[in-house]
Amino acid sequence: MQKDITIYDIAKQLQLSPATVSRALNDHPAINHNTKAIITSKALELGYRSNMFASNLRRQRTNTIGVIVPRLDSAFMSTVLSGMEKVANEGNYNLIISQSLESIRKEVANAKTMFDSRVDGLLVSLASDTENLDHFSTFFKKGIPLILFDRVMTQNYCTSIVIDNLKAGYDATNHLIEQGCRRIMHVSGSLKRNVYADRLKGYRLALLDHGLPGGRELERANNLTRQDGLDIAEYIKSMPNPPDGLFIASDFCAVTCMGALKQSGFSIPNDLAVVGFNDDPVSLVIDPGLTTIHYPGQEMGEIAAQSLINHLTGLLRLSTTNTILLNYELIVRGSSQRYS
Amino acid sequence: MQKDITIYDIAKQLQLSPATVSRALNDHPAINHNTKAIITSKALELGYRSNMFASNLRRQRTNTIGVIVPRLDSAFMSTVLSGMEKVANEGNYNLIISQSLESIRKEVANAKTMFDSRVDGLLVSLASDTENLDHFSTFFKKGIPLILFDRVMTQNYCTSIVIDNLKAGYDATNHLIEQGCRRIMHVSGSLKRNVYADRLKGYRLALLDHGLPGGRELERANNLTRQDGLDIAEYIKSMPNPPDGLFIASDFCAVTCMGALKQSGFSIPNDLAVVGFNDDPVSLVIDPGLTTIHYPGQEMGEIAAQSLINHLTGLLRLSTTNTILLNYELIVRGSSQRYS
DNA sequence: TTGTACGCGTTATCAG
DNA sequence: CTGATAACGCGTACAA
Repeated sequence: MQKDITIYDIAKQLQLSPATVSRALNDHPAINHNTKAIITSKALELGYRSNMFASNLRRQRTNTIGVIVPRLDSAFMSTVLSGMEKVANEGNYNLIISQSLESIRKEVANAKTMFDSRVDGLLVSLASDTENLDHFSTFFKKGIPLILFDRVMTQNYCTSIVIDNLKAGYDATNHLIEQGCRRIMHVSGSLKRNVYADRLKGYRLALLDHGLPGGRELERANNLTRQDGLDIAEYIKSMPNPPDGLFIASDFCAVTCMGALKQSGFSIPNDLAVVGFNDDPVSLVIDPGLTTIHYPGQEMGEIAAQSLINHLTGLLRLSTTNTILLNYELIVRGSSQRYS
Repeated sequence: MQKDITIYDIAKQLQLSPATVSRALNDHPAINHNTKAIITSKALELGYRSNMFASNLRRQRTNTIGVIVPRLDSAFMSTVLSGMEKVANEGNYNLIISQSLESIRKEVANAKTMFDSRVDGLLVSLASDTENLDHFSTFFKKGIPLILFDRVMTQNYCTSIVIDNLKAGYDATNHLIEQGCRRIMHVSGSLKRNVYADRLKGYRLALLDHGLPGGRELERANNLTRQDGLDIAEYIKSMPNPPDGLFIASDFCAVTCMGALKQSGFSIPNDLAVVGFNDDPVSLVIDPGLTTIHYPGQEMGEIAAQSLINHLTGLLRLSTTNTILLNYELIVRGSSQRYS
């Protein structure tokens, strides 16, 4: 546990001033090439590493980005995080990651921690019961940029990165209609969240456009867990007039529901055509493969992080009302393909 | 973008010295209850937040834990991280997370970043091609604790948290034998990693104990990806004398392999009984359900983080040669159950 | 129980 | 191009 090397040590050994050393190490233009070379080599020799705290304290910024996600243990989120980590790492930023566990209470606490950690910026995907962005007001006040991704809130303070969930919901439903479905059910999650609310809207709109029946009997909202998938299967089996199309806002839930229905003798896609959402790896595991909406988690993470970094470095000053819309793609697989 | 409140501001307003304020805020015993109350309430009123950098700079520690994992986008890893985040958060530590993407090169870079970020401790699961721990020697030298989890390396410098992969591999194989399999194939990952090498050893041992045939034809090592699962299915179909039992060291790979074999007319478990590893959610999606080894990711993360924190706070000084062994569980599902 | 004064390692300013 | 010096905000030895 020996002492750290500082710029003073280097300065002393080289008979230079600490200031010069500091500048050289930061590649300051106004430093002689020679001395710069001498200093960097000496630094290497002594195993010098810059003290981020001193530097942060002095510069009043941290090169750290805070991330708050609903859950870490989700296939989609982990691809998003993977993308963020990649970009952050390349941009010489650290990531502080925390999860709200779908609870506003924890989200508030996380926000506070992030604030106290003095992150340079924040990337957030909202918990399912978050109603407003008040807990981020401290950030807004201090001009710390906040970018929302995936589960966003249409508000005028911050940039959002999303897909067009309404259109995607429409497309998913429309696809079922094209496959001949006439009675289509939709299962969504917390309607406080844009992702689910919009998909539902898209679903309704598609039905409307084609003069198909909808209504409460055909709409369910739950937490999209495994158990919810099983429950939906039970519900469908109990319906006097069961649907011939099913659009579930999450693959994992869709897949378990499908499994249960298959076991009960439903033929998929003939009795019931199914479409999920997310292109979770499981959609390829089930037989037949699950038709789904693919949207690029990795890319969403990369773009979110990159936008934030660009903003921080002043490369690209995002208007605070900006929304970045990513493309999605309907991936048709066996669970919905009646005519090939 | 107004200026931050410091202890000086509080001190001035209260006609006290900054030292007293600092002590009060840190709950120092030698401070009058009254003044303490006055100070904390004033701090709250002014919206004071401690400056971690100044504090870290002063105290020479960061309350930050570094985590390096092979991949963020893995079901298992994300449960582990979830556990770590929970404990770290409760213990007032921040997590800096990065991924090696299974590459030693990136792992080395990550280690350096962590070192420069002056993390108080490190939690690491090794990349698939890591050969030694030399890139962590800087940590050892400075006495910064390093805990390895899941993919560990038996070395005398640091604590490891694992399950008994050999025994688990043995149990998995033994289960297949009990179900009447006589020709059992095993698919593993990088044999540089304990997790795969040990499972393979367990497999071999079980065969040996029961006088069953093994050998190169029945052992495959790959990256356990989706594609690898499909390849294995092809391989099995091409075998003149195909196996009647299959033990794959990762669920996701097992599940895709199973799917492909089913499509080719294999009856599971009758023609071929299958066992996976990890209890990934997908193991419940496939039909029949995949028999697997469950091991507690969340718990592993919690224990890793807690051990590190205990060590840091001096609550529990782990011997550096310690190994913590977690329990695992064989979960029997339809993919291997021939007799019920 | 409280105050004084210094140093943690950098970087920015100003001067040369 | 380089040097001296003053912060950044906090914690703590020492003094009172």
